[in-house]
Amino acid sequence: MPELPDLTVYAENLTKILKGKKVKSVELFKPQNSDADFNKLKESIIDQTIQGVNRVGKEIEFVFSNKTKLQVHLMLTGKFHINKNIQNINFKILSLFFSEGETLTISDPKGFANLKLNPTPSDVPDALDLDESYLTETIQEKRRTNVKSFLLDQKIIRGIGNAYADEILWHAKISPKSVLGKLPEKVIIDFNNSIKVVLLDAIEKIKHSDPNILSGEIRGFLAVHNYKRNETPTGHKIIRERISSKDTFYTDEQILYV
Amino acid sequence: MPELPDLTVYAENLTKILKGKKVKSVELFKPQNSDADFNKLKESIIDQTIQGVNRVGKEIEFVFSNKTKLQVHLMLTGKFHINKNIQNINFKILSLFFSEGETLTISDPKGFANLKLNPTPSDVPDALDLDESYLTETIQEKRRTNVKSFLLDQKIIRGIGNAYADEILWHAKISPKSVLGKLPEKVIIDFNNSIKVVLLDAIEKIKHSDPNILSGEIRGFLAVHNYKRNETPTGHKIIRERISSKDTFYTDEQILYV
DNA sequence: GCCCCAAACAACGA
DNA sequence: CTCGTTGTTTGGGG
Repeated sequence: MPELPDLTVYAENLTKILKGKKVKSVELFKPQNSDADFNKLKESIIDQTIQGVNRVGKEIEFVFSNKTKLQVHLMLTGKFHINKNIQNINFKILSLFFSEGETLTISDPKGFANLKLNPTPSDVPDALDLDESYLTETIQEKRRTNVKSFLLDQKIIRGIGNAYADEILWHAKISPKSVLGKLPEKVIIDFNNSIKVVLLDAIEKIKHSDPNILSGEIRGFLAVHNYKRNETPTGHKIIRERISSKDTFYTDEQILYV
Repeated sequence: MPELPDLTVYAENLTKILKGKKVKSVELFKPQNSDADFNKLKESIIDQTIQGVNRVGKEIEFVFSNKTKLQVHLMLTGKFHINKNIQNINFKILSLFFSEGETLTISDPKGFANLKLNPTPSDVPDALDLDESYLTETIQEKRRTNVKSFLLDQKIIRGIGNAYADEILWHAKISPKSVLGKLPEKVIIDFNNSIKVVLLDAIEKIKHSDPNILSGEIRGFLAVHNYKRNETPTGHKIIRERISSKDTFYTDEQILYV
């Protein structure tokens, strides 16, 4: 499933396509997957124009001219479709039809993708807005936690999923089996840095590789969480193992702090 | 440590010794282990006579003529002493001195045994008062829970500890690794029956083996949770394993429902 | 592979 | 091997 870098590019591309477009009508195919009922949803967005589309954590947020926000979480298998005949889309969740002719549809074969209307803003920082003091503090609080679980915990940092957790840990040269409390201070500095470098770099690579991407993931460039590779770019054999209940890729370049 | 059957016999024996005796004075050696302070305690029981001594769950309850109830939980290593010179008792928690000459002392080398004065009555049924509908309902609610954890959960059933949990499961021919939700209805009937049969039978055996017991446990007759045995009375090899974080004894006679 | 929740598990103190 | 609390991990279900 898409993670933060893919989602960031989706949001930019959705903005390009939909900004300024006015919602003419709405179809909600799976009301159970929306926290607001159909009437409330229509009332909030019909005749409103899209001001922009953002990524927040792992969700895509549509902002309307009346400040309504609609957040979409694609979960494992959700997808956006633009200007596709909805007859040809299976497992539809929601469609928005715009006055200018565009159609946006969200679908999910597993049926878990969901919608939130005007959710209360989270106070958990996004992975791209972390500052080192927050990182140092929460590492101190969670000192007994496994470093990979920490990266994946959306209540601590929003946006990182399984693949990029591995990429970040590889970049920071920290073993995914490490325990937070044992990370030396200077390693935390690298760690903080790696989070940003890995994610921002991935965003650029995805844009370069597929400038108009709206669904699916680009993963070929990943250094370690990559089913196509046997070794990292630095020539170390990739080890694949279940760690913290997640399929994890790492190498012996990564130092184990326990 | 003593479990329900031992404690039941202790209570009977304490009743025999102390019923009708009047509290002349009190010494509270470890006030931290009492939820009521010394003055409150004295005020409640001095000059009162003991009406009876009961077992409730894993606690021994002294009932006084003014309806005051004093509950004692022996925890792992607590003990009752009757008419022993308190000079010779280490790790004392509480002593009651009776006008008729008797002395009751509670001690605990680990220091965890504790006293509750007039506790609010629990609405969790005692293991000896279970009815099948309660059992069926809670099994339904907890259908994903391990059967041994269930028996040991004092918030569900009061009084069963590690040893008798094994005995009950062996008697009911249920593997301790079973999951509640998978027990067939007729097995639940046996299960309910085994709880009573095993506990009541143990009470009789303990009385027979040591009619005046006031501390320590009689365990030699246990069929499966028994360090002295290699096989059960039915000739099946006893398997010893840690299950649900507890040292567990069972055999292949016991059916695994998962 | 997502998130949520319940249950299990570990560590600590009393 | 007691109980309670807290924090973390695991497994199932949506």
